[in-house]
Amino acid sequence: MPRYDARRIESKWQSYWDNHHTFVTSNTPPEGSQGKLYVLDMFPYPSGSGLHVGHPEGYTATDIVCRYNRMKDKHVLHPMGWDAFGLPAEQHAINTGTHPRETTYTNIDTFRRQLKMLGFSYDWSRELSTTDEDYYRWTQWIFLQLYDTWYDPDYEWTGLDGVNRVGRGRPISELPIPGNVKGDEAVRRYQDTRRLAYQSEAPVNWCPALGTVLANEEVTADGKSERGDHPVERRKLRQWMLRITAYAERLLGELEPLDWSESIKLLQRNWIGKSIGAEVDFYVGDTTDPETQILEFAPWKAARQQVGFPDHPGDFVLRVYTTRPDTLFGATYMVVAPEHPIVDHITTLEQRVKVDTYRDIVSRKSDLDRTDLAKQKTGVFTGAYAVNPVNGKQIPIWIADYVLMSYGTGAIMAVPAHDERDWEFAQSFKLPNTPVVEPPGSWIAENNVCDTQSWRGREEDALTLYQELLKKWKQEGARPAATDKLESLIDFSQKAPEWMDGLEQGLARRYIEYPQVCHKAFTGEGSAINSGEYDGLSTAEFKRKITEDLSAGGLGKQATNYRLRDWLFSRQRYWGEPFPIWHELDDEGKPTGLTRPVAVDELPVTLPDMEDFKPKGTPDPPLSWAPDEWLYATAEDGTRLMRETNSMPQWAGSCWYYLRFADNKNSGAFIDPEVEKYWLPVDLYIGGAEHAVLHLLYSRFWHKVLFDRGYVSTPEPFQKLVNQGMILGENNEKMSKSRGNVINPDDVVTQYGADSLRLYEMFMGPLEQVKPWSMSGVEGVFRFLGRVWRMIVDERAEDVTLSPAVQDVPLTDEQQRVLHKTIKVVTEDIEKLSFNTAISRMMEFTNVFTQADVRPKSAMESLVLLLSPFAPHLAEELWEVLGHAKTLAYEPWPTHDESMLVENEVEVPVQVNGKLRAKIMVPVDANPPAMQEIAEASEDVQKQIEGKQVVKVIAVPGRMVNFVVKG
RNA sequence: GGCCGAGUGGCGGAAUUGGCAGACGCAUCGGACUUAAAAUCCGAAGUUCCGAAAGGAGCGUGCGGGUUCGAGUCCCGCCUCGGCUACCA
Repeated sequence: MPRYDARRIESKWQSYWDNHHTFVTSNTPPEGSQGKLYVLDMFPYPSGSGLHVGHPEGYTATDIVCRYNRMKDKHVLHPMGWDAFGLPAEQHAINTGTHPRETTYTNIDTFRRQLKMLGFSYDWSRELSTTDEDYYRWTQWIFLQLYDTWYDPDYEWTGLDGVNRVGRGRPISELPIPGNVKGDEAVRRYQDTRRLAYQSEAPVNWCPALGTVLANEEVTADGKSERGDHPVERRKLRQWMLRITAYAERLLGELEPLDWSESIKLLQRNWIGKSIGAEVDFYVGDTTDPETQILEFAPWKAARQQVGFPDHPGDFVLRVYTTRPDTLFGATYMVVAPEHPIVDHITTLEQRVKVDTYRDIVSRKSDLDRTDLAKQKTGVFTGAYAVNPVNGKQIPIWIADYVLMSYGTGAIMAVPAHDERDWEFAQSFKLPNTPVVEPPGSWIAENNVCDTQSWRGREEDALTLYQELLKKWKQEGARPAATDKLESLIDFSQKAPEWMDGLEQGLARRYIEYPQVCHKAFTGEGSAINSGEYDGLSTAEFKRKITEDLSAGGLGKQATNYRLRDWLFSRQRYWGEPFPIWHELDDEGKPTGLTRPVAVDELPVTLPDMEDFKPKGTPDPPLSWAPDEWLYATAEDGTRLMRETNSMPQWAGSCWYYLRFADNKNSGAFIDPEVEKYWLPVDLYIGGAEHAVLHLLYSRFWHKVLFDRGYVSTPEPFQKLVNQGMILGENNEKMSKSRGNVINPDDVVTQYGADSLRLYEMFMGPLEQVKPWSMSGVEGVFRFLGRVWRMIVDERAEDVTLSPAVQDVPLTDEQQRVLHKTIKVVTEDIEKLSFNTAISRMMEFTNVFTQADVRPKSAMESLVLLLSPFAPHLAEELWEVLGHAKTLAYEPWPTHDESMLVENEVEVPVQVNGKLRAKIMVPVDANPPAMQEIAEASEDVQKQIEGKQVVKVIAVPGRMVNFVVKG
């Protein structure tokens, strides 16, 4: 009585694949290869809780693609490894004293066992862990490349991909040294300011509970640590940074041609956040006397005309960045970030205390407090004024923490009439408001700028005018809030037509004259008002013109900014890659600020053995209490050296693992150039959307640096990217221990087998969609697999043998059609990653063939092959039952014959006035008149059109017929 | 607040891209097999109304409009849910 016994079958074939090295892939293409295919999963962090049902979703999808393509003679690279550095293992060490290495390797064993249990066709000989010394040796090596590189934005060159580019990462030795930089040490310090890996004293997120600083992305929106939910505050610390901003333009532009979903590309674009605007200089001067200042302004402006726009504005000029230079005439005050250095120079005596107090409060605020939108905007007047370069008006300078030092120039001109934040601030502090862009009348109406009372006494035919306006606004797609208002005005003016004016013009005039009646800022585009000679220009024209004019006067220039910030690359942790960097010490043992790289042949810098990982409550990293023999050395030139004691963040290892998989045993290079050229780029990369921004951006950045330095041949690492959707619990909520809705893959496999788990995860719905788990759904696919089993295997026999119903007979026409349709659709669906519909198709096939008393063996073989990427264990077993001696992993994929699909007649619907009234059989190739004739001959149709006038007949061959009738 | 995605039976979902809405599966109900159950197999079913029945009529893809011979699919406006994001000038 051999029933479908998943457990027996699955362990049998898993050992078969292992023993026969079925999926071990060589770096040279096999004979008859149809080309390479690199299919990659986002490798997991091996957590202590083991595999989650979310993992096998993407992993099954890629496995199907791989198994399918092997059968199509593709040379497939499909590796797996571990992103194994990271906080949890270290936290565990702190709590239990178990070394992170031990925890990590135990967890990896669990993950490997679980993945093998699911029958994924990885080439396990390529397995790697980011924590392997042999791996992080090369992570350190790549870091040294970053350290050794500066970005030259003007360099024209041709990459290994044959494309011409402007801008390249070049060796630091090629950095031009300005003439005023003299002496060896000065040169080194100058170089240090240009490296892609550099040190900086930066305010960082210090988390006292974790005893570490965190990257912005590790802090939640409400200012808590992502791990552990502890409070986070700001502190200034020496940090390693990576100059990813140098690559912003490349990261943006080279995203375009990639085969990624538009929404992920958009996410990356928004993250990079490019904006084009202008930098403008406002004269401040060295005086607190407004009259003196205004006297100085004219000569300053004249001088600027001569010398042009300088690189640095100097201490007494305030440089702002704006994307709306067209609103320059509407600037009614200035705001600088509290940390802005100019504050020290300009603050007046009277304001000094207030300013200092404010700066002090702000400096202790966490990012949370600073960005809390619920709160009112805060700020303090500095007592100083700046002179608007376009009209010589003196406007007050404030400091406020809604302006960030880290973006643009750290200073803005505030235009409350046309910027929401400035509007709010101006409201709070009763600052003036000058509109300089005329909004459409409908916008003004919608925002309650006018009250009807004010139009009393103006005579005109308001009714007609309003009706015309209403029509116009509706055509323009004005919001109901505006049109409704107008409608009520029409209603009103019908009763009292005499006091209405031309509303649209009136509204605008009203807006110009009394901006304060408006209840919000107009941030759209329009035409210029209150802007002197520029009045009447459209926003776009104005921007162009004034940028030109400012530029000509040496008062401003076009500027581009990115939201993207440099990447904070150091952590105060033990369980991460050590930096391959020495700090030079002076005679007193203090760091001189000069660094030198660890020699490449001395890599890796391994982690010292340590027992004590507990943070000491200071920002000192655990490595700072490593043994002296690790920590210190003396260079050949006699200089005392101390190691960098920060470690790299978890992102480091995952930035380049896809490269190492191609050549994981190479001890002479991180990857062999020939191997790189063969396998890269990754053809399909599947993983969760949570990595849509950071991991992918960081990886792309490293890849581009390696590309610029000539180590890789493609500018992008991942050609096609797909994000699988999250799997929710049965209650439609996110799976979590606290909700008690976590599904453990081990349990599912024990009960139903790996094939059922795989099949179910693919059957649930579209790969990219969020979808809830359902245990009875698993039951359903399990039953399907049982049906397939019984379709082929004789259940009543003692041993596993072929069912007597399966015979070497030809297929009936109907069976041919079903078979070939199934082959066609399953093949297409796999190509589209539409696995749920592929499975439905195979179910339909099975429903048809199980009903046949005699089942053609050839059809059974085809189905087994089609099913094999989805349920490989069962398929292998059935393949054996069907009389084959070796694995089906490399059997040719079935092909369909289009001629087998054609039917002579098809049923098409007949509609009357678009409503389904009858169905008729027509020859497939019937033309419209023929179809109409057949339709008209049908009794049902005649009943419907009897006594009515047929106005028109639409017939779509093979599709439908529609009679349009009257009467 | 901004951006992205999604709303189709009791449930997960399908629908050749404008042409028979609800494939396939789950749950449900009925039947067969069985002493009985499990397993398995066969069958029914969007919904309302009319009819004893066969059958028929209407309504149906979040809501309201529009385009079209024809709309789940296209256009306009709105609502709800989910994800990401957070003052970027």
